[in-house]
Amino acid sequence: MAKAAASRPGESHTPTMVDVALRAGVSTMTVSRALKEGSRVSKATREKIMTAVNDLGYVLDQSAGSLSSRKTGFVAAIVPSINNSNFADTARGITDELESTGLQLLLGYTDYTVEKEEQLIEAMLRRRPEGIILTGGAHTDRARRLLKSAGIPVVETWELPAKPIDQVVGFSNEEAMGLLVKTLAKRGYRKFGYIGGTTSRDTRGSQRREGFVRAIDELGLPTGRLVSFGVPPISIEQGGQAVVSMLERWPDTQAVLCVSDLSAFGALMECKRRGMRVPQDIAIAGFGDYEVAAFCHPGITTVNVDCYGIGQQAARRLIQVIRGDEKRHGQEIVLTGYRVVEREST
Amino acid sequence: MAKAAASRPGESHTPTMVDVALRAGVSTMTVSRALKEGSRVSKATREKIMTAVNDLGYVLDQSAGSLSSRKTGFVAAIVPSINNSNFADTARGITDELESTGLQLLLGYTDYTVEKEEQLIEAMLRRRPEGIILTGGAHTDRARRLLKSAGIPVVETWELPAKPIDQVVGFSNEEAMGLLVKTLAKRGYRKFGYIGGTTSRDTRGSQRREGFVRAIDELGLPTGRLVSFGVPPISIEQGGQAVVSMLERWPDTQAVLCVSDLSAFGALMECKRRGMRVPQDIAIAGFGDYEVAAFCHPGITTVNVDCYGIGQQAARRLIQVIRGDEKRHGQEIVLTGYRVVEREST
DNA sequence: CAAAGGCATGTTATCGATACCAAATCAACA
DNA sequence: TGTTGATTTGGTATCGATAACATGCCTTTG
Repeated sequence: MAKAAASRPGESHTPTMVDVALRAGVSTMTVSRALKEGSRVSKATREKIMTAVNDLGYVLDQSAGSLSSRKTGFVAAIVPSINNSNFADTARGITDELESTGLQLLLGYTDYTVEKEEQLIEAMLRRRPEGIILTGGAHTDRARRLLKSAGIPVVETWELPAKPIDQVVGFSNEEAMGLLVKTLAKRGYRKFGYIGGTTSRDTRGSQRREGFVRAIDELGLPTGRLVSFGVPPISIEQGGQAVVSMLERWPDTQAVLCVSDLSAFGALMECKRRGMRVPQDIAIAGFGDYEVAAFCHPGITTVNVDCYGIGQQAARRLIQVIRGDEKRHGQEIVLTGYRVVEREST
Repeated sequence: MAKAAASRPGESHTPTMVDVALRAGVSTMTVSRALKEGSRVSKATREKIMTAVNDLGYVLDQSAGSLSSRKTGFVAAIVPSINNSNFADTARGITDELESTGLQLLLGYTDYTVEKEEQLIEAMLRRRPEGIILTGGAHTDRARRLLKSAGIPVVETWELPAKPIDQVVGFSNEEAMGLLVKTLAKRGYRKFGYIGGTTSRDTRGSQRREGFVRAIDELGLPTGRLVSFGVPPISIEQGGQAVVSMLERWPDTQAVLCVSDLSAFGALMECKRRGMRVPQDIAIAGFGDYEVAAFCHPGITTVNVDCYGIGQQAARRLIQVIRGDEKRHGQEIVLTGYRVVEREST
């Protein structure tokens, strides 16, 4: 039977598949098939349908489609911040990897709090994503429960959680920072300082600090030079303020390691502003290998992390699990690489 | 009648509203009301329902809900790149503004091409967003047609399109760059050079260049010092290479204006690397007021744009139009401010 | 030439929620 | 105590598409 909408051609409304079907003289099922690639529809019919689609300006309604096919075509990803270029790179890696699959990304950011993460997870699960990518391994209990009962693959990234939920794509922030310390110690530096944020909101930041402390301990170097400044993620400006505070308390510090390149850059610029020579008077290193670290003068020694690759691999892993639906793959931990990049600042 | 799913309690499946209704001993309609704030359900009933919801770990299925309510709760936003901190700020402005309304953001990026924009627009329209925010005023014809027939409010941002589709929240890139030229000219600079990308993909970049050329003309200053380097958006590194090329061709250039702060930063660092004094030997200015411009040494003179505010206001405008559904507001153009920020690099 | 099989297309029954209207319950008051 | 009006709850149809199955046509082959 003709739908009311179709029988009132004068009325302007968003066309549905029924309108297309009527116009092309076929059934909605045939239209549905014609619009989904990989299904067999005769060339002539397909052309008729495409003409109708163009004439009407019809656009498929995926909300309706996913209700009956039980596949939404969504993948959710939650990052601490999209203003941080590291996570923006990860988001881009995810999107690029998803592009060819027809999956669409639902992106949200937590501002580094697990409470907001929980809210986001719930909001996104309402959209029935086919998989979800998280940053880090710290989540509220309720968030864990929601994820468990959602029955979809979960990938935690950017860390190696002690108690992973499902899949993991990341690296040890502790070890990475430790490697940086050791690399610089080998170069002769002995009095190391560390600059980071004030709270543990940023779990990756905390892990880096732990890695720093542990490495210093292991090497038997002077300990205790830790400056906490600002709520994570700390900014360029706060990096500058922190290094001032560091030099006031421990004027003989030889090398300052920062939780991120942004704070390292701030520290570097502040030192230059004060007429200090870097690295002769003080060496500075960061973490993350932001573009700015490579091209500022002097270039900043840092730890390069494959941000884009983390996103790519997380998405890839997710797709594998989604595709291989039945024989649900077991948990897997993908280690992504990191490497110390030595530049002129040390 | 009891659904099959509900009658097989042993089977693990994602619970639906029917499951909740059965467990709470009410109808699905009442469950639906209890989960939607602002509807009247007695306290006792609501508690029973909430208990059932928690016991089952039920999460509302919004795809199903939006099909019947004809409201998806989505807003789409398309930006050139999420790795660019200016657009990331805009995205954050949008998200923050949407948060209290319960609308969710569908974010996509075009990599600065209208073709990818067209694809994205179509992909997003399939999700039936209630409104859409675009960057710039350059779109393919098909994209314009799709947007028109979608019948949803559209906000174009970051520019003042000659032929707006609907709403606009932006500023004149041409005028903004012109203001920068005039400000520096007043300070005595006369030989200006301009650094930008090679193609017109980045329409805002093109407009800035035009603004530069026009201002130079109007002031009767030496013209022609234009260096195009790299595919937009040009990077820090390319800014450095471009300034080298500029100085080779026009060694007496006094002030170099760059399409963005990133290229300006690259130019600045390259000059310092070559032992030039900034601004004594050469002045450098950028556009966008990125964080790096404020805190590098010397600080970079630039044009501050209210990126976050653009996002906020675009979202706000969209919400107004969506809310005031019937009496569809007319087209409106919201001008966002910009201002020249003078720092030590000029 | 009839049977078998492949391909194109149609029919019907959902997917999970909400809109709309009807019914039931409750409180208040004459 | 019966009536009125407000509030809470339920029944049913429907949103727009697709899965699953059914049908019909055409080609192939013994």
